[in-house]
Amino acid sequence: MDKKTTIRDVAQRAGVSPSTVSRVLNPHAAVHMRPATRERVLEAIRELRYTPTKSAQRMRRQRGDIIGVLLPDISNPYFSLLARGAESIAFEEGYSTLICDSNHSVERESRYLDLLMAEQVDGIVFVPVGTPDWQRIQRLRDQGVRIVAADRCQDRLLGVEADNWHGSHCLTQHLLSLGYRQIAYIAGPLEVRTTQERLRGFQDAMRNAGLDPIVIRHGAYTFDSGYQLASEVLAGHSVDALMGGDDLVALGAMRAAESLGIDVPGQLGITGFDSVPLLSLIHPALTSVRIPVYEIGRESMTLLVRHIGTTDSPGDPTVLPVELVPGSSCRQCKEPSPRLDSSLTSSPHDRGGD
Amino acid sequence: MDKKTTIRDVAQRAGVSPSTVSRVLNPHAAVHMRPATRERVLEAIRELRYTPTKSAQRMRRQRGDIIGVLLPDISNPYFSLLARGAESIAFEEGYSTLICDSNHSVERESRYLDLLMAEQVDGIVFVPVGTPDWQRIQRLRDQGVRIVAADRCQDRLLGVEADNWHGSHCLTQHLLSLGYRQIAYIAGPLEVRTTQERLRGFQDAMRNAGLDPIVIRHGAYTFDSGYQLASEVLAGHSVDALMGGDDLVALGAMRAAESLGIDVPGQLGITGFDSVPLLSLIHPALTSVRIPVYEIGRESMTLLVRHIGTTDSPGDPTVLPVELVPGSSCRQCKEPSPRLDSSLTSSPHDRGGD
DNA sequence: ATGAAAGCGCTAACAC
DNA sequence: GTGTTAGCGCTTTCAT
Repeated sequence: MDKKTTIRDVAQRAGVSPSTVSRVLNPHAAVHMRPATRERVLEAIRELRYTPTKSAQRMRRQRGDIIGVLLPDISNPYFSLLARGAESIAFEEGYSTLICDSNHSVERESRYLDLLMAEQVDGIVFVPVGTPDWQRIQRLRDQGVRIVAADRCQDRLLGVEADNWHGSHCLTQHLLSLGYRQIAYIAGPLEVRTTQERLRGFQDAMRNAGLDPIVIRHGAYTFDSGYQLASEVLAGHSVDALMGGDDLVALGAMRAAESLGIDVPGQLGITGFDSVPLLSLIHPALTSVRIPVYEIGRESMTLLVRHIGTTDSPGDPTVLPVELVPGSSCRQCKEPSPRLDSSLTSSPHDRGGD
Repeated sequence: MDKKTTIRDVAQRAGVSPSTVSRVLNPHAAVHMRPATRERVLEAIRELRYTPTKSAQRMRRQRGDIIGVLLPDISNPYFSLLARGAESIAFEEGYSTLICDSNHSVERESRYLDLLMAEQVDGIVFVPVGTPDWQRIQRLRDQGVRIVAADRCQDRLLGVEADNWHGSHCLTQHLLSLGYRQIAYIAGPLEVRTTQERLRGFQDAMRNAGLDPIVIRHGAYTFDSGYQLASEVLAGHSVDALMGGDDLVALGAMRAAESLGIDVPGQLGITGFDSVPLLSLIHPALTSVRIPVYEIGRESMTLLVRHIGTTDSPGDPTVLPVELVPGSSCRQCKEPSPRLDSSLTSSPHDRGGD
């Protein structure tokens, strides 16, 4: 097992001092040096295949070149797309990313915040599970760690999110314009910010139309939860449309309707939320709201990187536009309502993924 | 911005020397100490909320507590499940994971190998894109970095993979037992090991049955590629079954058949491979082979952790069993063939996810 | 324009 | 049992 090549090896080989090598590596130190010297050093570096050791740099500089990405579940395509967006920017900017999976657990989330602290990250792109541990957040900040909330903004944090309220509002109006009236809503966990916003958008649109929801239920953002709750709702209430808190829930609802022999969209309209790429392959195509989640990742990281080394500030959330995606899980047009708001933002911040 | 709390602060507060604090933190150093002292130190740590700085430890110990996970695309649910499996073990074992996304690019992969080297990782769970950069791999090994190939084994590396050959063989036999005879295969990239294995399984089964494939085509593991190639194949050949290299490709094929007005499974049987959770929601349900990918992640990491600090050895790949998942994308039973191999392994290593 | 020297926070000999 | 000491590999004054 070889000995690690150090800056001294390079120095020796180039016939200079370690500090000179360091200066070649960190041009920001802006001193002028004889081109011949620099050249000799560069050559030695190449010959020895020298790579500076991150932990030593970090130790000396007190933090450097690493950013944490903390999210609830990397195996969820929604979050992994977000992570990928964030990572792409970080990589461009020369940062390493430490992706951490809190597994929807606030406790694990806190453990990871500690870990990120110990790793001396420069900043964190943070998708919180419910209400985060503010004490830890504060401690991180005191250490100068910048934090940007992604997808689920928090009052005291810089953040980037989608316009969930607007998306949900439009979606509801869309349903109404199609003639649906007896609408039930199967929401996600109440403590999650996006759940709240979507619910508000729905309720506001209903109120505007002078209607009341048939019923609102809460569950997890999973297929099973959607299936379960939809079955109950369909058994106990007379509804003509079911709105899911996200696409998975809506899909669960779709299968529930199917197994009850209810025709979609004939007897029942169904809507989702998120419009994750894979799900667009489902049949019948889900009426949903596309969230530019890859872009949320990129934008959060961009904001974070710009923010690092700058004075800390709370700042307003950046809100990214969403897009209504009509599908065949609702009837196509019927009984158009007079008060349709068609000011749907057609996002310039689109996908961008590859 | 607060000053970092160091081991000396703790020492001072507890009225002991830094080394004593260090000994409390690293019990493996196994010296006995007066319980009272240990208690005072622990209390000081608690009061000061002290966390040892990773980079300092790493520097001193020459590497520690960090493992890289390098894969082709974190936004692909297949790989993100693998990552999650790997991470879950690492977390249990007290390692941080550095998840890196090579974006299907060998060049980016090499860059990340360098980065992982600079980060002084203890080991790497590695899902290679095609043929890896052996020179870099060798350099990493020379530094004592252990590497385990996951999902796509490599000759000179320890590895964990699924029994792709067997899965593909069974799948083909399944098709044959259903009476399908004119079978075309739409494979993934030839340089990927799993592609090769699946192809071999298919070809061997066909040969055994005394049949020739109608045609074999290669493309990417994407929906679009599947759609494109399936359209071409269906236009130019008379086939009664289409096998996709993975589920996404099969899905593309399904949509291609649909848009050509071909009935599935009436006129055409379709099969996939992987059986990623989300896709099971598709309709008609894809006949596929379930790969325990979460388990591949866990197993690779387990192997890696056990391997760290041990002498390096090549070793045979660990092969995990797969499971045939019959679906409605093929006709149900017909013209049963006499030579069906029904020795399908029903995996004890199942999902395990939450 | 370059070198010498002093640590960053921690651990591991080696003393006592 | 516990303290003292000497660095790990790097950056950064401060000299020259």
